[in-house]
Amino acid sequence: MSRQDGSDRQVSAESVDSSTATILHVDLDAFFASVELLDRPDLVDKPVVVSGSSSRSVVTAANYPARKFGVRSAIPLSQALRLCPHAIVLEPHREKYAAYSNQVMAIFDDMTPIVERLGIDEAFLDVAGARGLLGSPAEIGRLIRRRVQEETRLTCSVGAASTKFIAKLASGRAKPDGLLVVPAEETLQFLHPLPVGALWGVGQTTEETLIKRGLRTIGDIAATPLANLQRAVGDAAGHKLHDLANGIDPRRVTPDVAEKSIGHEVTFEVDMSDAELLRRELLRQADAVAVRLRRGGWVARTVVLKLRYSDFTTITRSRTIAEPTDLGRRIYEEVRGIYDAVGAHGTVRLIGVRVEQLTPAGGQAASLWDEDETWRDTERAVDGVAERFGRGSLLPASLLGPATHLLGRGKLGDARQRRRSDD
DNA sequence: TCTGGGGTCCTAGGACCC
DNA sequence: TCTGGGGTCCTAGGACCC
Repeated sequence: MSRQDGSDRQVSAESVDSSTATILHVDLDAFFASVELLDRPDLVDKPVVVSGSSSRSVVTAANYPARKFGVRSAIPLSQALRLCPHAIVLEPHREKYAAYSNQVMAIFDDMTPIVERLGIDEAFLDVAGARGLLGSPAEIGRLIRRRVQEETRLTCSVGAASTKFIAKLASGRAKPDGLLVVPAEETLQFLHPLPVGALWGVGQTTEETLIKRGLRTIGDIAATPLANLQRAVGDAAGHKLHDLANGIDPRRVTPDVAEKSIGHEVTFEVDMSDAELLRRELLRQADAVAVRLRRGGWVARTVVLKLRYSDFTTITRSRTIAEPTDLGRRIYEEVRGIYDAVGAHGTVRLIGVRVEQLTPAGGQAASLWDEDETWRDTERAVDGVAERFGRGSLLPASLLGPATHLLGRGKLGDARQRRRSDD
């Protein structure tokens, strides 16, 4: 295996045969922080943290100078500032990240049609079929790194291997701003010395369970009989860990994986006990969820309420409804019913709404004059106008077609107000 | 230390059906 | 009367990932 980084001071990957390493994992370096620093070049050598400003915020991203102080993603901002008191805290700008993300993903799409996005700043690419046109996986990796740098001024790291898991480990090893190729025949010697925590699916809890049994390295896991592993961590997890530790990872790179659930949640700066305000928040979230359902062309059958109390105990309560919906008022009606049934005990730290069991909308063509369907048409029309003319724009009645009749009944006004509150 | 917000997958028990 | 087995759906919680 061979590593190459931005300054080319490491061994060149030139000599390594990467022909078997046809899966690439590409990961943008300290993505949110790097995007913010494009506008603040004066701060590049200073420790910078991207985070909300609430006392309960956690670190969303930290640049490398900040990481030297032990600052990591997901630690509380208060802790980060204790570790690194002179860190500079910047507010996140998610629309900007989405735009850069799209730009980078478009570069990936130029390499191969088989691109699987993983969140906003990572992707797997299957480049087996691109070798004829673009060269070896290592060459494609270098091409990607060059184009990302030239077109966005961001740096990324690339891992190339014969499976997803090894490719992902390799990009992590290459960071920041590097490329690492792990040929198929070197997989096990790369893998086995690593700690068990490096396995995909092993977090803090599982790591402790494994270490308690004397399993410290991935090599130890590979040498443990499957049945023992399954007794320790469960059937599915045991099987997966055993395979991964032996270099077996049959998952293909799959573009366009359909979403399975959509949700919103919020943690209050100060715990909340006012039931009326909590219901209002549920209404806001139900509407936001419904807008995303309609945009995606989905209807949902299961509605989930999530509550986290002051002592951090968290409960979820769900209901499955007979008629799938994409309407905010229907989702709210259900989640409010659940909330009222739970009986608000104690003060609430977090509240959230999620919908599951998504199916494509539009299967059932109900009568236009059916009350619910009319609502749906109205909301669709409002969404459509908002899409074309921007949020909060006035709605020309002529654009609404069959829904216009509602004007006289005041419903359109309601819908428009609800749209505004979405933002 | 005092814990975000977006998700996925797995487990386990009970209901229900054949 | 003391007791099957499998499949599927629903619900709740938890681990994990980015």
